[in-house]
Amino acid sequence: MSLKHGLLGLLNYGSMTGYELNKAFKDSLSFFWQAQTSQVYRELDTMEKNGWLTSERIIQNEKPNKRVYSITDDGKEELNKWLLSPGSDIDDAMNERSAFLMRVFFSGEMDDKQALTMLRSYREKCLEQNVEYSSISGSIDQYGKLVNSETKTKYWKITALFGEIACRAKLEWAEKAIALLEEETNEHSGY
Amino acid sequence: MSLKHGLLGLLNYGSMTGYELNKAFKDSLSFFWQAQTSQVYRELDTMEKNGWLTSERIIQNEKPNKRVYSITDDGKEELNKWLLSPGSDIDDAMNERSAFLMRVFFSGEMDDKQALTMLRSYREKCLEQNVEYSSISGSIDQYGKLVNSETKTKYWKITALFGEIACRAKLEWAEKAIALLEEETNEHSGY
DNA sequence: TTAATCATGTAACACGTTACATGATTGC
DNA sequence: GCAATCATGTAACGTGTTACATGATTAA
Repeated sequence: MSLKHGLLGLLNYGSMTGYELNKAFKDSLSFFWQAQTSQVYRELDTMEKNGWLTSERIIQNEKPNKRVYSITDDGKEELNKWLLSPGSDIDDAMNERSAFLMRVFFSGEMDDKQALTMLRSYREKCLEQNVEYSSISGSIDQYGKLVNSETKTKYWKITALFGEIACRAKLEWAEKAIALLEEETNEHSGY
Repeated sequence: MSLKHGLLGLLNYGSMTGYELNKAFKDSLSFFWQAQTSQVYRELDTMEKNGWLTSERIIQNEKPNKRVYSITDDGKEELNKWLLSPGSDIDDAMNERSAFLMRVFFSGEMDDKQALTMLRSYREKCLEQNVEYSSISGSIDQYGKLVNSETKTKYWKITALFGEIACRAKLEWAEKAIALLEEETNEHSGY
């Protein structure tokens, strides 16, 4: 249940509204964990019931009301407990879960052209994402100034590095897969 | 909903019992999609209700009864429809979801030694998995003889190649991350 | 005789997704 | 005046996980 711990981790940097939390999540953790807004609010609810955080409703005239969430001591304890028990999700980290690869696996049922088209648009996506990653290191430094901690940015950059390397690997695979299929289709169509 | 389509894809190779399907799934698709046995049976149930497959109960004296599942024409149609609409999960393929990276992200809250230990055991897992991948190509050929189709094995090998490349990338990242942390801890402890 | 493999599931719960609902403020 | 952003959620459904239950056969 890492969404809860991600939210705890962010609230540990400072109190926020659900809306701000959701934004912070998208700006930082969404590179390796995606969550719907509605899910964030629901999780906050159950976390409050667990006593991991408290919320204070702030009535605003002329503006929509908001609810500011703060981590409690119990929440901090839970966060630490989680951080100190890494065993379980190292195995987890070895598991892929990809509907896309499932498709590739069964692509022998359709013709190679179709598969090639699919792999080419996959490659395009990889290229786009590669570009995005090139600007991340800078924006981490910016965020780091706010939090004022090099220890934190160090780890943030390590996670970003993962994204970068994984992205390059995907691209490499796409190129090779496309090459393999092009080779065959050329032979068979007599180019 | 790719589990359903994965099961359809396997049943399209031939009729099987739930037990055999579950095994086939583990032997082939589990490299990029994991499913619990209980979930497989549940999905088979709803798929039968959808009319994508039929099942025949085979009463056996002296052995537990079994239930053989066969894909229907509606099921084949559904499988094709799915194969021909790749758009949706190319985006999906760009998304990681990793509790492990979430941990790394927040590792600035604990000390570097702890994080190093975690990354080192991650590296070990990568090395182990790397070894596994080296034997896959051979076992795909074996399976391929049963299905008697080079077109199929071609795509199976392409998915296996993904696993291999992704695994190497993970290893590369682990090495770099460890190097980054070792560098710092050495400086600070005065080696 | 004990563990592994064959063979099937149910129930409860946790987590994720989609669709929908409401209404104010700010910038173009 | 219209789109974007602020700000909060509910309801229904779909998918994934965990724990449990049952009982036979085969190989060490």
